[in-house]
Amino acid sequence: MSVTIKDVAKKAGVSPSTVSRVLSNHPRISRETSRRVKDIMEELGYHPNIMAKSLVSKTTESICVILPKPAEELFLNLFFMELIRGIVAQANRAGYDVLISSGGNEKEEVEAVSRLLHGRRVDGAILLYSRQDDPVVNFLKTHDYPFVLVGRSDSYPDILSVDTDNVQAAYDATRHLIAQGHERIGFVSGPPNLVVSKDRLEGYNRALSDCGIAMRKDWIVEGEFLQDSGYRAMSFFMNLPERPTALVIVDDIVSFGVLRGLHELGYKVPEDVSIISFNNISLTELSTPPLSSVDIGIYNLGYTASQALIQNIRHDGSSVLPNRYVIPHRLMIRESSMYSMPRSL
Amino acid sequence: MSVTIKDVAKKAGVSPSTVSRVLSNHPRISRETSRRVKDIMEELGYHPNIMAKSLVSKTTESICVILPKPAEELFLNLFFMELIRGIVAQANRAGYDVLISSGGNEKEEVEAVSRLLHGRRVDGAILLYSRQDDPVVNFLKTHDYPFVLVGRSDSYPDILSVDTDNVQAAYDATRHLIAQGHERIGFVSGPPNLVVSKDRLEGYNRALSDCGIAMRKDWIVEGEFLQDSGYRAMSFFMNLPERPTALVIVDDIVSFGVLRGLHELGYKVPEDVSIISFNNISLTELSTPPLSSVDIGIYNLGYTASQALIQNIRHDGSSVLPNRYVIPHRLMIRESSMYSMPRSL
DNA sequence: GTGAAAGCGCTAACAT
DNA sequence: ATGTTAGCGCTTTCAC
Repeated sequence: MSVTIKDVAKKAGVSPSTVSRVLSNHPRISRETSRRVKDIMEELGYHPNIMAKSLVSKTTESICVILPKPAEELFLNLFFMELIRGIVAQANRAGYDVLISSGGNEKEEVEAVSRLLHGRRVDGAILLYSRQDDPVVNFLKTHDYPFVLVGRSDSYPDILSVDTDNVQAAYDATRHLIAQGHERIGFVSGPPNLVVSKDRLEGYNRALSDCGIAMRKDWIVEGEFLQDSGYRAMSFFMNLPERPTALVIVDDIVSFGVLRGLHELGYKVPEDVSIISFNNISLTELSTPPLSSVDIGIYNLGYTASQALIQNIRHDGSSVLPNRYVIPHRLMIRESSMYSMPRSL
Repeated sequence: MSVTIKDVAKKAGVSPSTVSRVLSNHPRISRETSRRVKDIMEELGYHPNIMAKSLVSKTTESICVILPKPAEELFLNLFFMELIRGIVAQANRAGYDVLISSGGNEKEEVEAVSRLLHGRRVDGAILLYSRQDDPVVNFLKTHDYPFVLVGRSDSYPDILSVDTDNVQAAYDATRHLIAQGHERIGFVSGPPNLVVSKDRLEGYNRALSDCGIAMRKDWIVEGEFLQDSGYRAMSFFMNLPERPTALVIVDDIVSFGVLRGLHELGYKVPEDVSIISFNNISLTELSTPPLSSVDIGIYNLGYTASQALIQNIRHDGSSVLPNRYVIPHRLMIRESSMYSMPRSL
């Protein structure tokens, strides 16, 4: 079979415990034996059995990330992949492995998480979404397993989470449009039950209010994270007797629909309508015209989530760790909002 | 600590081995004890320790997928996520966990794979790319670990792999354009060192040749998997004294660049130039006009890779398993190629 | 600074 | 049909 700690010990003329100590860089081991043992390891092609180690040490040095059920929405795929990259990069750096799991439905998800955590295959979990009353979260909380939420959930305000300040992000985006001279600004939102839609809408409202611009209900339309939503929103907006001259749009993909709708209706971006949206997926720079977007640092979100989780796993409880991380966002201004409204308005 | 097999055994008044047998549905266990033991498990909240099990059974029921170093190219993110979904879905169905790993460079990649396989943390690996002389492949081959390649590599013809028949796919795409009446068909290729570029170019050539259309070197341009490539290709093509009326494009993202270039130069798609590309990423239907594309079944590619790998891991060697899986592709004809050339040409 | 021994939680002969 | 026993490969007291 494969070479074990005993083989190395025998060949090196030391005891298995010594080899083990060399492995973990135990302080009280002589430079010389350490050197010799390491050479033998190399020579024999020894590799520690991770399972055996983890059986006794009761730690797996792995975390899992739970993918929500099939994300139909395209942007989610880009979003998740970017997130996963960040998670994996940081985890690997910290010596942790990342296990991906997904369930067809909530029940399966809980089963998977339960098997993984209870079965001591992973030390903690990262959740990539926030639902209202999530059985997975409940499970994790009940059993006091370390976990982190990417996103924000009103149901669980005290949970370890990393998130974007969506209120502020929307505020900034709206202020940008106002700074360009716009006063008639509409908002194309996502599903109203999603925290992210709510937050962004709030930021939009605050910006208007701070600038003394009245909010107009008919300039706010709800939809989904699909381009079709944006497309339909345009036939609605552009049929209004009073039309907005600028739009804040909840997501880049929706913007693509908006762009298409506007194009078909014969309006020019940014001259007739300026737009800015969120997430800054790589396609934004490729569209015609390139789309202004709020970069929310997705990779960073994942990286930080992983870091926070691992920190919590390793934490001995002697100090108190933060339980909310806010990843900074940044406006990426491109052509779609680079147009100053004529003063005459 | 947490409840073990012994606790269950004691409470149920049986031996640990009996409990173990219940766990694995051993045939020679009485209906009655099985029932009782299972109840006790439930009652005590018992969960098998996966590490302990895997230490003795010498099987981890996990596989790992190796992400190539940072994929700058956007489409790769979509591609990988879709692939991963397929892999995870099938693996979970088969009772396997999926571990994601990535390395900053080739050396790190080998180290990661080596740690995972030698350390007995996973039973096999999925590689998502094919390089010319890949140290990871060499490692895996040398040590005879089960692994599967998504893609094709000329350097390793005998390796377990799942792939698209890119020659045929390009052949079909080209024939489609020919069927629309085109005879002046150009090809926008990707990096010439990539197998996929080579294969698609070959399919294109074969289709032309089968239809008695002469291949024209100046209508073939190489680039990268970036929209910019497509964009630049257009200024080239459209300055030619004789211009193609249709284009086969190596990837959807490149097509977006082509679309943009054509638009800026004042050409209409599909009337002036018809185009079709590959991969059918979800954005193809959203572009203006919607893009014809060859769907290569990315999810299926992942699903099959996972299936093939697990089959190989479990395989006892008594029969011979296939070592190459070809995932069927399918033309998705949309507006960008829905234009029949006037007879008068 | 190093060794001996016990045991992590489980499975798998070998008994009976 | 079930119990007994012996490890899987490693870490970790406790000695010296």
